[in-house]
Amino acid sequence: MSHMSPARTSDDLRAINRARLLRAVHDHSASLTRAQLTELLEMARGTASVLVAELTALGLCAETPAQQSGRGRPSRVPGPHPDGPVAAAVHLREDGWELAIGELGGATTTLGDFPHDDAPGVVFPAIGAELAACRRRYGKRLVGAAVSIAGPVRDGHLVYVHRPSWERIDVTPWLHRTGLPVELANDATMAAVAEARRGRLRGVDAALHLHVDFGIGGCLIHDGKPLTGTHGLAGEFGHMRLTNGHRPCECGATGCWGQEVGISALLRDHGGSTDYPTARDHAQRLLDSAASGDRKAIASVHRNVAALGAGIGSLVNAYDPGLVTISGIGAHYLASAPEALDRAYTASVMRYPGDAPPPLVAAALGRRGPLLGAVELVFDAFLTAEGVERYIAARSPR
Amino acid sequence: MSHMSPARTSDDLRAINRARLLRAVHDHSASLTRAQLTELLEMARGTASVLVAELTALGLCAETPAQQSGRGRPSRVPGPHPDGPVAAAVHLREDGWELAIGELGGATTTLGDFPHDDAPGVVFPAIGAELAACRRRYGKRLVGAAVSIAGPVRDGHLVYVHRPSWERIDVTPWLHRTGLPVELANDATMAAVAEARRGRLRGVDAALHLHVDFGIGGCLIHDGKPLTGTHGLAGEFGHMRLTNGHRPCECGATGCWGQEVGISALLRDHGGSTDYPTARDHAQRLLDSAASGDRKAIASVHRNVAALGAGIGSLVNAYDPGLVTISGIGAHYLASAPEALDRAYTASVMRYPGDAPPPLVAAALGRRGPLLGAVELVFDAFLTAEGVERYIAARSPR
DNA sequence: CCCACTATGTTCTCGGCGCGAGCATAACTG
DNA sequence: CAGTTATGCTCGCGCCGAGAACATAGTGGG
Repeated sequence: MSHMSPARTSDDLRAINRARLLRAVHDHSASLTRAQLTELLEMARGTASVLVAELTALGLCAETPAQQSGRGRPSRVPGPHPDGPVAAAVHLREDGWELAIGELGGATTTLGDFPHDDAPGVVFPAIGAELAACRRRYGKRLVGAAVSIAGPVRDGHLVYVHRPSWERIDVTPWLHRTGLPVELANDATMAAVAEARRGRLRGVDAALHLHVDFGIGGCLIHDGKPLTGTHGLAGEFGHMRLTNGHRPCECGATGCWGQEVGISALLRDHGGSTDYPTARDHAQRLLDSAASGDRKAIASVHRNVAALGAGIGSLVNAYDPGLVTISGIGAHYLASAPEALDRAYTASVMRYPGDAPPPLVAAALGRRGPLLGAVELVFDAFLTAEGVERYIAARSPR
Repeated sequence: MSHMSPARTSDDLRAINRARLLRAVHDHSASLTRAQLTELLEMARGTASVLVAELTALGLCAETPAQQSGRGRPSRVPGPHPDGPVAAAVHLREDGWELAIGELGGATTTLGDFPHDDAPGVVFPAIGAELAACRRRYGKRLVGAAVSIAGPVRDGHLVYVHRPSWERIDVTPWLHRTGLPVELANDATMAAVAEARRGRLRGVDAALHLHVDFGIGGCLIHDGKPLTGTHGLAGEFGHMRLTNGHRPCECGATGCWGQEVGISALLRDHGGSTDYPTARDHAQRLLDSAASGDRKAIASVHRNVAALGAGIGSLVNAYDPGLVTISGIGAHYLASAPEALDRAYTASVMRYPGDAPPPLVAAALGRRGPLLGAVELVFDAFLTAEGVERYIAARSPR
């Protein structure tokens, strides 16, 4: 069903090539010279010349001299314009939320880090207010905003909160007043996007990213884009029954993988307190104990690692990813117990004759992933023929 | 990473619109009038006029009078040209293989149904020879071929055969001589594609198709296209550990879902023979017994159904599909034991407040799916700007 | 120190494309 | 049978990218 192919008229051609150029600048972190871009995009030099001149005049990009040049006329590097388009990104964590601004090429600047108390009725209005302030500060330069949230988000605006009890909250009223398109998405999804664009999953056509924290979330990447499902709820791998578990889960099912892997499972297994605010510290101490040889801690960690590896094997069978990245406490396991993880993984993955299963590696961006992915999500919507056209139309007085 | 966007030069524009037009004709089963196509593709009437005239002259499509017309000048319906492009499709089943020819719009004609004895060294040369005959018969009209196989296929040409023992066979030598691009893929993947284009999954942006036969295979559909993974091995949902199984599987892992669901599991549970050639008949008798009230048969079927439903719940949590289609014996379960299936399904799917899980429905195309999907796969490669250009270039003497 | 070399940027002409207005056409309608 | 209506066809127009010719700015060998 691809009759909605991007090009139709000769006008569209210009819009498409504008967007292609900006997209290439962004994807290569504003490091390519104009000559390299011309070759990459298979354009005539004249076309690139006109396009860059136009985009510069419109304030969408700016050229700076290339650092090093060889023989020949020195080329220049198109990059972000000082008054060019920017994206607002928020990462809502359990203890606070960070607001940052990203520009063309992916450079981000943190504008603030605000603590919060867990109440959605307070947090989301605060985020909305801060985004509105951004909007006033940056004006039409601000092309959109995205918020990374540790939890399921439906259709980009309905947040499921399970504390104190499961509830679905529509955040539109608080965020719509910003006058901006604000997209909400799961933090694991965002982290996967960041990893696909600027991390270890770059250039991998089919990949799996897993984030292990209190439970497990993740995202499938296909051609650099996240698979979000019909409502953006995809990636709840922690709510699959992958490891013969029998424990009831707060989602209503039993035996969920997330009950066997992650910080909550680790603390429960070890017998420590799983109280929310301090659980992460307890887990860290447990990991430290294991590192210094505590038998009981080691056993708990290994059970967690085994459940992680076994589940990944099933997921690999289902998706055939070229690479699997892991973040959160899972990245720690990858460093501290690689053999145990690999043993459980290879035992549960299909053994095709003559093939090795895809490697498991630590995510490159770690804690920054959800924020950087949010920036990418905003730019994804902007760096299209329509998005760039709209930006130009909104800024030119007629 | 979308700098490889389809449109670059004004020449490309014509190629793209040609492909868009043919794609629309194909996707709507050659039922739209030229006026409807013009509106659908948002073209100027003049543009459509020129394009259709050109494509007709080149032998890519032919117009026939519309059956019914209202007021106004009667429009005509562009459809397959009597000497237009065709696709060869093969469905390799356990007892035989079918060869068919598909034309623009999706109409297929069976050319032959050949029995075979399970030996890859005999079957694939025979398929290759028959495809070569097709090539001679249709000449350059034949734009490609695809073969649906009940089993994993790596990179479109390596077939995994697990009888008598696991082995990887490269079929390229047998199929390359046809002088055609021949794509091999898993039958469940092909069936999912057919379902997405001409069945129940049409227009569903994220969907899951499951085929329950001896075991379980399936495919995720995203925007009408199958998710094949890095090597085309995705969809082996039957080799996930989804239902707390402990049985060793021939894949090397234990507890695979496919050991609990499907014909093999059903017969094993009931105590009947699972011998290969006659197992399907045994299963059918077992289902008949259950339908006529046999307690023991009913119990076996219900255990199978429960394992099916439970696994689907996990998969739905992971992908957030808008709809799930089921074929094979699973479609039978859907008709004969809908409550049991739904009970197991809803017990294992995440219960989000206020949302209903996606419906489970029987696939529309049934046994024809793998063949029709193969036709679609060939046309997918053909109905692009490049594919159509290549076809035109190959047929025009200069 | 200078000038040939080289890679890149700029300019301009040319062929091609889709748009859209105006006209032609072929049914239906009363 | 003439008015109505939806569609097909023709052609001039504006715009786009290709590509050639020319301009330019550093490099590096002599």
